Amino acid sequence: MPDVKHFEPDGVLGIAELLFWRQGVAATGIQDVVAATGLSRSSLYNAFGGKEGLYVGALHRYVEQRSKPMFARLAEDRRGLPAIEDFFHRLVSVRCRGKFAGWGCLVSNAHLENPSGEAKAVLDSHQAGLKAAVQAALETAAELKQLRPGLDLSATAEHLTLLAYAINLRSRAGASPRHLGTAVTAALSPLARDRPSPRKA
Amino acid sequence: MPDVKHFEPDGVLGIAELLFWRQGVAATGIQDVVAATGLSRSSLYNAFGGKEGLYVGALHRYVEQRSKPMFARLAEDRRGLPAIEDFFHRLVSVRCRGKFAGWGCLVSNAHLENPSGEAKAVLDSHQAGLKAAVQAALETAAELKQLRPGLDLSATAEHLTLLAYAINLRSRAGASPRHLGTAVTAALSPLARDRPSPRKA
DNA sequence: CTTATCTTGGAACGACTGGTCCAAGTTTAT
DNA sequence: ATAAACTTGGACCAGTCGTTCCAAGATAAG
Repeated sequence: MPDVKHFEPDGVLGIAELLFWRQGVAATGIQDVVAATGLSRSSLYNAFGGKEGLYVGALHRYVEQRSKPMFARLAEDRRGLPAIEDFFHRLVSVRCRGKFAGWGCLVSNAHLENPSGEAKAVLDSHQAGLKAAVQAALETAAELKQLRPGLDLSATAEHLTLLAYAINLRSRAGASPRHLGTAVTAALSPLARDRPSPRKA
Repeated sequence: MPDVKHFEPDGVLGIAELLFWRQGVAATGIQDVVAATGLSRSSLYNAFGGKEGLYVGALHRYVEQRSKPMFARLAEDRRGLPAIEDFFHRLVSVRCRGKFAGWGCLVSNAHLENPSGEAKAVLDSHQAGLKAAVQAALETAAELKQLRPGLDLSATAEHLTLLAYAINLRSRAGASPRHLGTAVTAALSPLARDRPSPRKA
């Protein structure tokens, strides 16, 4: 008997996601979402409960559709160190070039938005997911004898996870992909087994 | 002939700095500053021009009084790698313990506040100042033969600067000082010259 | 003390905030 | 066609935003 929703909730979340991502939550009003989606306030409040629900929904969507695929790709890439390098250079590229350049990462950005309990849980799970993926790749690299002996893989994964967050952060201030890329190289190359000599100046 | 100001501008900036730092700019209203300082709107607008002026003033104050002393201490510490370790562990401690625990860093936080041109300039100068200090300490470490040969000091300084920003960011989500500390160790220990064997598990 | 100049408190501004509400419209099952 | 269940548009709410303005107060030079 009931009427049925006249829109796709996920599509609306996708639009809200872009707004929150680019402008931040505090700077994005419900009115912005109304204008961008063409829906009315009623429909939004009926479907998502309010701004917080909209934000948490967008956050989940971001993690599921944008972060997790990257994590999975990294965790399943069996090449070891090159997989990690690829991950980071892809990350730098997304953050500094193309449509999303200078937007940072919605989850990293959330750290500054005085997140509620529910949102904070997403942050922690995002961090845990990234760390697990990095650690998996490091363990592959260790099996391939690419790493210096004696490395604490868990701590190193923590370290590289932080590096990713920093890239997200600094990209919002317009950091150049070149600088970020050299920093990534500086972070990764000391992890590798000693080679004859790094021909760099 | 003129009347004279009835308050210390720097003291007011100090109070505004704490508000912006803890709650973020967007979440802090002029009303909050009025309440915290006991001044009236007129005095604030007369002295600082508006919210943006207040924020930029607070940002400058933060850099001068909080960041730069840390940078100088690091740059002038002639111990090399231990100086860098000290800097990071002190940073983790400030971010995770005591009055400012969970506040992050006002400048790091600014990355998410859609900073104006003037504010953005402060961010870049902050980054440059930190990188210069880290690089100076690395050069000292190199002179003391503490570093692996072939290290790109500039790129490594860039890398460690990013690590500091990430610590600031994650501390706002309540990251534990233990995790951050082990990440710091994981970042620094591969930079050191090879020792017999790292007795760690 | 007068006077010119600046500061200060506090009221007021319009614009906008997130959120609520209800009548009207739409859909589905009977 | 009827009726129940739900969605939708749009007006509306009180509250807050950053900002402006002006009369009253404070100050220092003459």
